[in-house]
Amino acid sequence: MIDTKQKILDTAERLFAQQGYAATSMRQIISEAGVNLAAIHYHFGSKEELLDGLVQRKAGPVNAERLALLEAAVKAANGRSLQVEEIFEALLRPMVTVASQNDQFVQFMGRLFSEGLMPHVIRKHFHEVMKKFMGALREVLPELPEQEFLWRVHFMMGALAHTMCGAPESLQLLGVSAGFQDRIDRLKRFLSAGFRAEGKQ
Amino acid sequence: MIDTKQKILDTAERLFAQQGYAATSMRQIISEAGVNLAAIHYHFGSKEELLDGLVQRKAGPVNAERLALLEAAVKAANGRSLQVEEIFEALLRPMVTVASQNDQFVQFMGRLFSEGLMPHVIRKHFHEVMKKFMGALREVLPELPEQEFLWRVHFMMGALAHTMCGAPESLQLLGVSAGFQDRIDRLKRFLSAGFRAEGKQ
DNA sequence: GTCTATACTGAGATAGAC
DNA sequence: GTCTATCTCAGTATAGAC
Repeated sequence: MIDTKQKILDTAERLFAQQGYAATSMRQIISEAGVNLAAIHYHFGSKEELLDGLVQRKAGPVNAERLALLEAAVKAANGRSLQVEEIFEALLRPMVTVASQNDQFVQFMGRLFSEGLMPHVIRKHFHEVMKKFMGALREVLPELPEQEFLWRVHFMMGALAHTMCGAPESLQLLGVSAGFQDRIDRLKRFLSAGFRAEGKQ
Repeated sequence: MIDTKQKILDTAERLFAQQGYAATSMRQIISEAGVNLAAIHYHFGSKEELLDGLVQRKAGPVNAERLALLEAAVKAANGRSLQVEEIFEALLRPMVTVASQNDQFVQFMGRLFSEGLMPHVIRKHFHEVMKKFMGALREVLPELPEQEFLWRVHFMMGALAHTMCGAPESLQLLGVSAGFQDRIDRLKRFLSAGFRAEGKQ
């Protein structure tokens, strides 16, 4: 059945989002999905490749929207140089779009980062879009020394990843309420100021 | 033997730094340390508590130096309000101090974050120092709305955690060479500008 | 091609002898 | 304090039914 594959994907997505990747065993997935253990290996090959399939399914649309927004902004600028805020807007806004459709999505993606699964799985799906946005940022900040620029991209990715992490790990900031839309706006202001700061060397 | 406990700690620290926490099995630790498997459970209770002991041993001195530097800066200011740069200096400089003594330290601490072990183990050892520094920052940025301030602290922690991550995961930024001292300076500039940005609401 | 049953290896944890 | 033996559960691999 093609239904089996779907049931596995849906159940895995829900459990990974709720409990995390490491804490979710394949036996729990197949139990709640009502399929056999070996079915996962037949359809995906391994637990990590199951995650990979999940990321592709969820991150694909987000990244597509990111690139579309960036391109639209470039077109709308009509030759004028973009503002860093406009670039971050294109990068961050799609997360709001998807978050409003699926509450668990943000938590799911955030967990992947916080669980350190970035190198093997995430990098692969975000490398392309990151390259594009780094190029756009670089164009707008030509006076920034190369090393300084690269490190700021690094800082940005850390802040971004940490921000996507859901509520569970953010309890310490007692009052951080507000919706996702709000969160994105605050991050945009923070990052824009950080990138605009004068660089050295 | 009290020697057993030390051998376990030293070996675990080395292996965790080199391979990560999850990828290092207790059997590998006891094998290279030349002790018995049950010895870890006798001395520490569990793998996670072994990590906890390690973090305490390594993070304790760093956090002590952080608080000392902050207090010294306040004293030197002599009633004058601190600059955000001075606060970040006190927060970040101790990492350089320790990194110059032990190359593996930074990688070790960074890995803990990137492996998602922050919530249960790290939080406990850094909560105190974070509270102090948040208070100092808040005093210097009184005009910032509370929610905006809290979120910026959140962003900062993400950037900080990601920055401490060693080279292995940072390959993508091909050229990010430079020493740890340099890295800290760049982060200081980035964060200071981010916190100084005008807040909304 | 799809799926089930079952076995294999290695992980962390624990009880009890010495 | 230390060690042996054992337990449970994880991810993985394979043989074979339909």
